[in-house]
Amino acid sequence: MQIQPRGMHQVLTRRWGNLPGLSQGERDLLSLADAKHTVAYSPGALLASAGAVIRTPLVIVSGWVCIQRMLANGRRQIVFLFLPGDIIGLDGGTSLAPEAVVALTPAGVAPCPELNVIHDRQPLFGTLRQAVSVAALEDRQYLHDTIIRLGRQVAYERVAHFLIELEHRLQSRGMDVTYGFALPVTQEILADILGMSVVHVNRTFQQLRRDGLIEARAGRIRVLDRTRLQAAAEFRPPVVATSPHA
Amino acid sequence: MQIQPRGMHQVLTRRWGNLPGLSQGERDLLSLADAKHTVAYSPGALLASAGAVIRTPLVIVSGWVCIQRMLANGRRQIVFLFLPGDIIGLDGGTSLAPEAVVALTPAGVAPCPELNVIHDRQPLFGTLRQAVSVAALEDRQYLHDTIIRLGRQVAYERVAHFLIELEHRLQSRGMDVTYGFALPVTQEILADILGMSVVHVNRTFQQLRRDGLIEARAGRIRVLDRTRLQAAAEFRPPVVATSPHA
DNA sequence: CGACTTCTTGAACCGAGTCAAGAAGGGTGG
DNA sequence: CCACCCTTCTTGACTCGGTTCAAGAAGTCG
Repeated sequence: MQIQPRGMHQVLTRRWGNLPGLSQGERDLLSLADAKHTVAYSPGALLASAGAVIRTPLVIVSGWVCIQRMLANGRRQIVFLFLPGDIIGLDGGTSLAPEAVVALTPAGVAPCPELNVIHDRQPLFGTLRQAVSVAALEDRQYLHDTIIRLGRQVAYERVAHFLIELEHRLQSRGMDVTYGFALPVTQEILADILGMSVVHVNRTFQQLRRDGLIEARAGRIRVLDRTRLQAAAEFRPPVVATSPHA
Repeated sequence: MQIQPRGMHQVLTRRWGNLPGLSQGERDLLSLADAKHTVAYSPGALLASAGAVIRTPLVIVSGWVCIQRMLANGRRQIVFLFLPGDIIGLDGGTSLAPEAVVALTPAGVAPCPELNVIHDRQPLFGTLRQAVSVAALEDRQYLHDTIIRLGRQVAYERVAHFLIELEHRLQSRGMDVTYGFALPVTQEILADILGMSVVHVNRTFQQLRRDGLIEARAGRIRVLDRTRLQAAAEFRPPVVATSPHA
């Protein structure tokens, strides 16, 4: 773990900088958070061990981070995936029970106490607070999607669903995905996300490739036939309607 | 749907009435909420359709209610289960995207605007507010547990895990489970909770019975060998450590 | 250029799904 | 109170999606 004194990532500004109705103070807060020092983790590094409490929201600046749980026999399930621009511990003071937060790739993470919504004397309000609440709801929606995937979809649908969701999430963080996007993890990690064996992940990806739905090589994915991929996935992007009084 | 003018359920008082540090005002609020009129739903009834927004928290007074999602081919996955004493829409103004809220058994539900935590001018504070936040975190923890179950556990473990979790949840709502507890749903519903086929749910329950882990008859479950059941389940009760500044 | 990790492929196996049909409940009306 | 119907449960036989095991190929890094 090593601290890097740079503030060039801009993930929060890229995510929320263009929100309509953002005040100057809120814009400043985003810049402030984006300028925070970043802690670097290497793949496999523990950001928070099982049972730890996350008191300060952590902004993912780069890389993939996850919440994972180990079972007997060395089985592992990745419960939630954090991508650059995502925030760990939005709900403030969350205990993680038996789950650990682990870096899946080299990752940069910036602690941002300012983003704590549940905090008693709340520094967040207005448009930005609403955005953070929506982000938390979206995250919960992705948990639901994961349950659908694991509970009622077969391997082919599962992978399709995951890829579509991934593309959607990256895009909503301001990333250009028209020429594909990076999939910077091993098939073993994908297996632990998708609840399948490594071998079958491999075979399913090949099937999707042979069917002409995607192009996959060198850690990158490109969607070739979005219509059919979306049909196989039955993916519906999370629609978070905001409460009128929020 | 029919409104019943009775306030004898006391689910909230039973759940939180004994919280240490509860003020008289908070105790009054609980009684007030418990005295609310209850809306009765029959099995299969829709409490909120897919895409609807839940603006007012709904307290489950009796029966089982769930968040479910339908897929093509008539497949269904139950994403979350609400038991008596649980509250729907704690996060305030949640859109449900493609999921619907449905009654699984005859159910009584009471709308309680007072319990809205995220609401802008917050009526909730202090001990009770903290309790509601913890409840929301616990609910999220159950989502995580569901992901573990569906992603990395085989049928036998899945059923064991579900039963232990259920017993734990009922107990934490002040229900006496020493002589077993009710399982008021069909095996088809269990299948949609557990992500398996009806036939296999049936066979797995029988296996658990033959192994002497549980006793199951007439819609009731009794845990006979908690040690072995817990071992099979790898269940760990949600430990929600509260943030010190909350 | 090794040495290690990751990917790929084949073959055998098995957990769980599907299909089908009969048994057991549970409610309703005669 | 019984007969009937419909839902739910149970069981057997077959099928299949996915895992496991194993070994070779392709990357990747020092």
